[in-house]
Amino acid sequence: MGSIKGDLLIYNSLRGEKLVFEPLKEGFVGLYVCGPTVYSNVHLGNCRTFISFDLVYRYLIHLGYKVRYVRNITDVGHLTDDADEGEDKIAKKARLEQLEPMEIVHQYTMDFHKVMEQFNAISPNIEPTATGHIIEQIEMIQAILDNGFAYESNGSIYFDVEKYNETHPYGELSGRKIEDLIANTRDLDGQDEKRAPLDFALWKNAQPEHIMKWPSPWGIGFPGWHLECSAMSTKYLGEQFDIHGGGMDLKFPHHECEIAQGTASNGKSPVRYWMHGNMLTLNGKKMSKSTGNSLLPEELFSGENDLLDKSYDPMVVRFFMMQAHYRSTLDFTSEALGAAEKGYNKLMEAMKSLDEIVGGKEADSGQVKPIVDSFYSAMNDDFNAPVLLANLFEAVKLINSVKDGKASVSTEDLALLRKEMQAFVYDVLGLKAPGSEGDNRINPVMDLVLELRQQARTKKDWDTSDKIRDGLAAAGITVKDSKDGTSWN
RNA sequence: GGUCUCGUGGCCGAGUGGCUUAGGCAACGGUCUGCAAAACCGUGUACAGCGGUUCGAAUCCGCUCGAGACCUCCA
Repeated sequence: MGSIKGDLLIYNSLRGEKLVFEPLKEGFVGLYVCGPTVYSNVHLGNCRTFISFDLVYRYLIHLGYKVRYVRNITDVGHLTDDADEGEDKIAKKARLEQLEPMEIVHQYTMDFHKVMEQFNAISPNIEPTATGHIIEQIEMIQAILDNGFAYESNGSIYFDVEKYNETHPYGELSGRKIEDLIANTRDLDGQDEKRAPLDFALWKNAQPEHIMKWPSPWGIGFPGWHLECSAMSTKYLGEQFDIHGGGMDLKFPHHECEIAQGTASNGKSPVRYWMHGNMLTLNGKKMSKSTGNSLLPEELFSGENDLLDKSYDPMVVRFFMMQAHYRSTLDFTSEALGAAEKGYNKLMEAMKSLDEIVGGKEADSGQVKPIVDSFYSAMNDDFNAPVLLANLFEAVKLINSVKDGKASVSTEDLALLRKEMQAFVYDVLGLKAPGSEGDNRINPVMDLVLELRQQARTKKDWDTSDKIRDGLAAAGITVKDSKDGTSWN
């Protein structure tokens, strides 16, 4: 893109280093992110990854790229565990609740969309489902079979990892050696169909009682765990595309298998830049549905969880996440979230002030340009949102000084600052003012209340004015007096 | 057990060879205010431990301790 803003560096997990981002096609980016398995409500840890890649998506757009962002919905597959060989999470859940599998899928997909909207995450351009792409998956399996990298066994198809490894390095993404993998593979039940323990299923033969199943050249069955992402990314982004994102925990085996499947089916390594978001931890451990160590977004927004002392706006949670780099683990505590809330409020107050302050007539003082440049250098360094925020707070300091009449900026500088700050705070970080809806009726009421308080203050009737202030504070409304009048939020 | 990552001041969290004492929150002093709040100015506290490389290391190497991730569904 030859950007005047400098090169964008992306940490490529495949290479283990930051590299200058060069898209396959000038000006265009293909972005694929592994989406959720919709068998339960997404928890906050899931959300972090999607919010991280929402940031990536937003910044690429800001740089002027035309991005096709694909994020799948996994609505079939993913065996629960080895004891339940042959049963997938969605089918199991359906049986438990006496629901149709698609009913489960729909319910939790709706929940996922709602949560993403609350977090102000932009919807992907395409959100394909695994069940909607059975044909593509069957075609891909056939191609892998034709190329000799898979074999049939009892109506199931397995990927032949050792055969693949003869010509391509299996384990290059996760930094594993196949000998180590073989040495460390556990003895699991129901492995007799496989030639080798490392082999993974591309297609599984379905037992009669299995709920979700489809016809295939190899009999009735269902697609394997890792295949859907390969089939859908290939369909919508091509055999090779720019960026593939996902959580760190998917690196092995899921993404390793994707590389193998893509390469085995069409001879090309499917992804140019692999990006992995790190985990959100709770009590120092990875948030996880299965261990119960997780928080639901809804619990945060309502405050209904023993770990929380109050409720938090989704934007505060988003800000909290933006304060950490996407490749670092982030530990969730109520205390840290409370601190984030204050920082977020400070930033949003400054954004309001930015609209109100006026520039002076003096010449360009040169103080704004370096700040704006620092926004770009932060984000160009592998989407370093925490540094961006630090730089934004430099701008906040300047804005507040101007507001207090202790500094001044030229009209031109102010216009530049407005444009770039709004772009980075709203468009790139995806933040917005909290609770901006539903104020239509309270505004006139507040105007009246504050007018009465002002009258009391004029008469030096502090008892009355403080009673109003304390009463409003109890209702969660903070009153702020300044030379220009009284404001509230 | 194997592979890998991390350990930064009261808290969260950037930085990766020599002034960034990043930033946010909290704390302290001051300005402003009827008093607050907000804002502004100023201040302090740090790189797990030990050893090594180097003119110089939080940053590189080794060891110790601690935490975590993956190896099995997972964002």
